[in-house]
Amino acid sequence: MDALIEGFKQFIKKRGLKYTSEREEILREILSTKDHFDVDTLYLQLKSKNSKISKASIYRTIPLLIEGGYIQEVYKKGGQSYYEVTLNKRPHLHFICIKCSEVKEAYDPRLNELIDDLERASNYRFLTFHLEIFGLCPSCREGKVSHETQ
Amino acid sequence: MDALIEGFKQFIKKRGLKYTSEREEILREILSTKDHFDVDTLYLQLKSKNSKISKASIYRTIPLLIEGGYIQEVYKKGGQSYYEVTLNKRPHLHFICIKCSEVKEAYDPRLNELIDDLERASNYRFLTFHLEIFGLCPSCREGKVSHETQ
DNA sequence: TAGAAAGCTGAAAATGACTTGCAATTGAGA
DNA sequence: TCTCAATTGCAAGTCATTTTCAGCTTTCTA
Repeated sequence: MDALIEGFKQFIKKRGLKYTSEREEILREILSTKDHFDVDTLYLQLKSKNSKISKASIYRTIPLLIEGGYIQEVYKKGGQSYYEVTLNKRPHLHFICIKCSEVKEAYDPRLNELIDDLERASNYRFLTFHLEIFGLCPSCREGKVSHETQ
Repeated sequence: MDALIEGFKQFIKKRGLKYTSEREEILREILSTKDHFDVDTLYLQLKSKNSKISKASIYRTIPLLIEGGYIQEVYKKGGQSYYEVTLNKRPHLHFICIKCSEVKEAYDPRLNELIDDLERASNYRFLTFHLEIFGLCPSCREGKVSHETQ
């Protein structure tokens, strides 16, 4: 993990930015988080460790971490963004129930292949992606009608 | 298109809701829109046609149109949702440049196959999905470094 | 290694998309 | 036509995120 932190330091410096304790602290906290996180949760986590870091700083650091490839936004729920650490794995897809808001993750290797192919075939640099599927979960799906005409 | 409107009317009635001129007007305006749209644009479009429809009504109608399968949210940019008409085609993917905010569409049949497979293999009812890829477009990609350690 | 310039930070105010409360209006069944 | 619940527009409210700003670090230079 320290190599990662060191890499982040280099990344920050290369961009002509200052390497501050806040930025490092935020990254460390994120790296210690196993699951998805949102800004609020991260803020409270830091606060509970007596950190004085403000939400503003978290909001300001997140784009850097994304551009550096350390984290990715994985989905949005209720107008709020959720992130996770980018490890070796490519991110997965998220199913979100529009009724009960349940979020369920899934992996499918074909998605990763597809994304990789698309990147290779393009002149773009892919940093992160999300596949969000909205619909009704098994327990919410009854009583639904669609608009099949005729 | 009238069959669609008629279908929408049935859809609304089946749900015990009232079929109002506002709801129809909103759907008609959306159907006449070729491209992606957001609430603000739609509102201004309606306004320019001397419609008195408020933004609140648009915001209240959109979830209905989504549940009915008439439109889908296709991506978010700058905290704003963008929608488009659901025709026969399954939606495509969107590439969004994190620097210049350019949005580019792409189609890949493999994505549709994948989504269809996932739906068949699950107990979920898929209503809409988005695949958003964030990164750097060709003209913005220079000067970038990643954090490959060693 | 002091001093300064440029970046950062926290706190608070601002923003902006979206939602909600409310009084007036309208659709739809009786 | 009557009646009542659903709907509408407007204005006020929410809430995540962004910005402002004054004070504080980091880093560069002499």
